[in-house]
Amino acid sequence: MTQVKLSPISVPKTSQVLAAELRRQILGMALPTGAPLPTERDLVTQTGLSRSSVREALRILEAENLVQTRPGRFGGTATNRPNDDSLGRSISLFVHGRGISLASLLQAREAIEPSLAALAAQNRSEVEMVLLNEATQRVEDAFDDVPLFLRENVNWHIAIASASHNELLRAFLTASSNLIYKATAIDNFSTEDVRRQVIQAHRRILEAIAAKDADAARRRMARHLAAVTAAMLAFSDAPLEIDL
Amino acid sequence: MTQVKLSPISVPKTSQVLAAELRRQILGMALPTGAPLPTERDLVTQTGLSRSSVREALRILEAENLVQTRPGRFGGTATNRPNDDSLGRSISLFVHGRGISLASLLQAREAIEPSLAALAAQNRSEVEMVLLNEATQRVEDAFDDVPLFLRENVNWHIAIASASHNELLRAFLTASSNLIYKATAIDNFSTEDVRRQVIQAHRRILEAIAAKDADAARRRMARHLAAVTAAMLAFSDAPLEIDL
DNA sequence: TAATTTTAATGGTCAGACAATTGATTTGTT
DNA sequence: AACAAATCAATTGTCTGACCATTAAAATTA
Repeated sequence: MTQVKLSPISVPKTSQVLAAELRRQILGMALPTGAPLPTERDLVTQTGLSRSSVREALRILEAENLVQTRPGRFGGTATNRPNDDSLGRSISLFVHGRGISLASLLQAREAIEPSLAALAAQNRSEVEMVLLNEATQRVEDAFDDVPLFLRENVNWHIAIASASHNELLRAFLTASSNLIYKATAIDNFSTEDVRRQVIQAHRRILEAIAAKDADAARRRMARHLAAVTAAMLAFSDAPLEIDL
Repeated sequence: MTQVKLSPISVPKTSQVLAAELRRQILGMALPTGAPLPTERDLVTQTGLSRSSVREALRILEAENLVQTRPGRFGGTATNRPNDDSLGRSISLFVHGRGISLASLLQAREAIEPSLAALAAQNRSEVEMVLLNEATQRVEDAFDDVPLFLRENVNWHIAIASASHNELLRAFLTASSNLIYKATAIDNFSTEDVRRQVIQAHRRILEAIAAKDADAARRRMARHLAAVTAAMLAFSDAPLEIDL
């Protein structure tokens, strides 16, 4: 008699099974954004599960930003493409949940953004060049309004990332920048002198991107970030604020 | 009579409100991993909500990897720290949901990992140096077993990332590497010649890290990745496989 | 035609019941 | 006393059915 052998059996919850199946279908057939899913009651009849289980499955998919639900007649659940924000939320949870330091965030930005500047110099389109110039101008216009200056500065970095034509890196950078912004918006480390230097660095980086000089863009971005990082770390050593 | 003015009022769902409150408490007081939450029925009595709402809130937090739930007596819900895997899942959803190309993934890795190698050279401890040597050896030992070689190769990259002492960048790279692995594990682009070059590159990178030569580590990693990336792109141009 | 009311379909919430699971506790057996 | 088996209690998992809230189309009215 041969022995029956079994590996440990995990018993997933019905909500997880249903969520997995719906997730597979949503991602698998790459449904266009907004494509409707069956109504909750239809899912109940189709699957033979209870409405509670169906709803818990939908809450999971909603937390993953794969669907969006609206009440009311002609409401219902529709597919949803993950975007920078949804990934940003997960990154924020990771950062706060693990107590990642501001220093680490700044390090991450220094690792990623020079390459983004180089890619932007390579891949930028003409309209993106216009957008970059506008973003640069908005930062300069906000010189005397420090909070606005800081916000526009974040937008400037995101504009660079967008011009890189790499959605994943852009999402990484957007999340990092937003977290750095939230952590430093309170401390006004941004003196008039720092702001002047920031503006000049932005201009020189944009020149390199305009000239499609990837190496120069990378180099100048790296130097810019090193300077800003040093200024920030000198100023603030507090743990990250929590804000969701 | 002055007019009453109102901005648009959004009516969040009770499950979302409860999830947000619990999330705030979990992250805010930085509860240690495994700290128990009240039982579902306790939450019902404490909040005055129905059990369905409580459970939907818990499913949201579970999807965010902030809690873990176990059935049975002395089971219940306990806090959970997000880890590389939970962030990796979100990144995977983002990549598949947006149809990010293998080329973009490789680009992201090329952007991130040279900096990780440089940081590893700076920050590595002695025990991490041992681990890195072991990881390198395991890759070499798997020379004749291509699937194992590819898996051990991923582990090697993750070991580098771990030695960098930057959890966020490590999570980014781990996710990217795993996705690249899954996308290329099918296509056996890895000829004997490629594998030989990989091993040699690994050795030279490890030398730089051992010598704490950050610049050399960065440079060699960049060249290594450029070579591997070119080999992969020459071979495969298919869209990413879906696998959750 | 325009404003208003009605209506029906849908998600949101609740209450209550029972099943399944799990690990401690108790009981039984040697 | 030691080990095995049965029991128990607390907890999550699932189901059922009801009713509420929301929404936009459809019908009605001015």
